[in-house]
Amino acid sequence: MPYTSKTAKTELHDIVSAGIAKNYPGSGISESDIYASMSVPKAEFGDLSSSICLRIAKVAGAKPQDVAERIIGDGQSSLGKGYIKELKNANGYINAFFDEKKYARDTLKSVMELKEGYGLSSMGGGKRVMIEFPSVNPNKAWHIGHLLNALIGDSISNILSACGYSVERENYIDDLGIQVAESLWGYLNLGNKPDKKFDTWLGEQYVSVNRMLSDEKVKKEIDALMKRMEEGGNEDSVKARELAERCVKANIETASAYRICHDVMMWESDIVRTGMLSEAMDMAVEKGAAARSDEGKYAGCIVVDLKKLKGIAKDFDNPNEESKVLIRSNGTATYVAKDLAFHMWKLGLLKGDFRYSKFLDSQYNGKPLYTTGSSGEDMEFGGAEIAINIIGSEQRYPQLILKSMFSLMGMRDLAEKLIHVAYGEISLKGGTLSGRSGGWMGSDHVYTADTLLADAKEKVIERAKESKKKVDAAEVADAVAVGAIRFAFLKTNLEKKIVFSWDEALSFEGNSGPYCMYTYARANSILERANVSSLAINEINFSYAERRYDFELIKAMGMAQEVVEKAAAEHRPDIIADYLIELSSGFSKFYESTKVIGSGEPERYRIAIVISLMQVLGNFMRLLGIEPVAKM
RNA sequence: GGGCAUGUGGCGCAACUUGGAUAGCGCAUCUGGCUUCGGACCAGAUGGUUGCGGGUUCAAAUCCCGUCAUGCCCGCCA
Repeated sequence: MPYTSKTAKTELHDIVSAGIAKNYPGSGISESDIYASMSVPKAEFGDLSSSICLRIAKVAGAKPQDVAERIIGDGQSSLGKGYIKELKNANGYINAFFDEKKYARDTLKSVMELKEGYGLSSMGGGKRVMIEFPSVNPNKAWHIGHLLNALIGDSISNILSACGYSVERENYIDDLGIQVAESLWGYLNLGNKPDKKFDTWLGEQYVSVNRMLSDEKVKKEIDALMKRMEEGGNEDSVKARELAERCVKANIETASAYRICHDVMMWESDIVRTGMLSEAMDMAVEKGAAARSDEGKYAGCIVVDLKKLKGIAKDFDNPNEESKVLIRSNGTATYVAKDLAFHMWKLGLLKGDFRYSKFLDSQYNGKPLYTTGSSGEDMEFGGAEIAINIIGSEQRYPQLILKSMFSLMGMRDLAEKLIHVAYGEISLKGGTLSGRSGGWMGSDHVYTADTLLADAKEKVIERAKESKKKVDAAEVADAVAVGAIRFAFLKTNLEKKIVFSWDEALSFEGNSGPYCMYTYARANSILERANVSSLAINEINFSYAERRYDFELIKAMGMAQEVVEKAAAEHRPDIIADYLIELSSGFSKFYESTKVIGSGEPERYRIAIVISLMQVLGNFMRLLGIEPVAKM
């Protein structure tokens, strides 16, 4: 991993920079060039390295070795003040070696003092971020694709919070969609009674109805239902909302089981009621981003002229269509229009007269969950500086249009603040997860988030029987199962499409959640045996720091802030997952090679490492929603 | 037709944004390690023309051009 402590980087930068200024003025090397040249090499090469001399050699017409020699020579006087105690020239690379005792002391001190705050960053500066996920149609149980979305959103929320952003987690509930209309029709006409978890049952009704859509009469009835739902204020619209709310309640049970939290749910039916849509359309027309079409194919519609988007993205260079419809000729709004209005509200352009009330008093994170509704109080949601949407990459084009609309309205700055975090959709081996076909209900297995968790728990309990320590399997099954699944879903780059494998998601070995949790539990055992839970810094003799596994582990702990900042900047939970493995495997090596209890004089120093490791590992596990347990 | 993404040992992935030392990790396979802080572990071995072809560079998995394969998107659906 190319991370290390920031102060050490600054230190090396200053030395190198001074050396260049003195010996190679005019070489055109900038500050960022120097930082970019740094990397963390293999341990044998040192703790931090710069390849900048290879570049300077070129412009200066000198040998890299000679360049490095001069810079290192001049740098000697700066050594010993900070972390860097020695510089070595290796074929033109400048390799810095830290004073391991000083570095160990500062890092462990920092961890033990800051505790839960260790690794946090203030880069967000309190900026308000509204992040939307998973926005599942409220008529079915979450399948593993929805779960993936929600886990990404929840984890990115945690990461952004850890970086000083003020995060608002929002779930959009499309209770006016065709899917709810179909489920409602089934509920009213099929005569089945709920006999299982409500969302699961409702999803089954939906699939049944879908198979009946070839019947024109059914289709007509559903269309009529949908229209009444949108109009509101009638028996069907009330029924639809009731149904959707029951489903959402069941969905939230799933979310809670996975420790996924939200701050607020925005219902489409409430959005429609606020009159935001017409306000948004008026603004779009006024700002010249959309216009009423009087003739031709789109007569009577409000459309966006796609030609105007030329240059904003390659997608628009040769568009298939000339226009994108916002308002249909019959006066109804398309998805893009609704989305535009909603995002204008998110970014503070529209007033949006929402009423909020509590849906849940307390979630896993201790905070309440609010919902919009016809009654309730005024609250300060929305008006965010940054709006992030967790949406599958198949929706890239509509998301791009949405973003581009802000540019068209002359608000390029807002366009920049609308971020689509795209992820590759998950698929099953030889199968689809398509909602319409009910693909999540495979013939041999039901691929819902609920069944996955149930299977995982079973496996954990089975595995816990073999555990060397006596553990109450039922007690930890929950945490370990969630940890296994969350890690498996979050460990890879979002862009990669995942072909879901049950076995892999439930993997307990190697690069897995349980491996991290196991590491934590082992560390905890040492403290229990030593009967220590905290140490005062002045009780620790850091002269026992060695250049071995102890120092490698301490260096890993020192990376924390850089890691979380990168994960936040790039919206990538997988960076945290990688880091957890780095910490865990670092500790395992230390653990196998180094005796802690009964090691005599170094014991307290080593215990300090164990305490710190647990702290850092725990802090970062929680970013991914993995709860460390003392025993497993 | 156009756009976007992906392609790295048998399998799953990392490193690519910011070019830099021997391409890193896990699974699988083979060898070794529990009377000693938890074997959900550790140590070691086998396995790679980084899809292919050009180019730029002292240096390319990384940048540029071309090409192939796979997936997704391009509606008065949501």
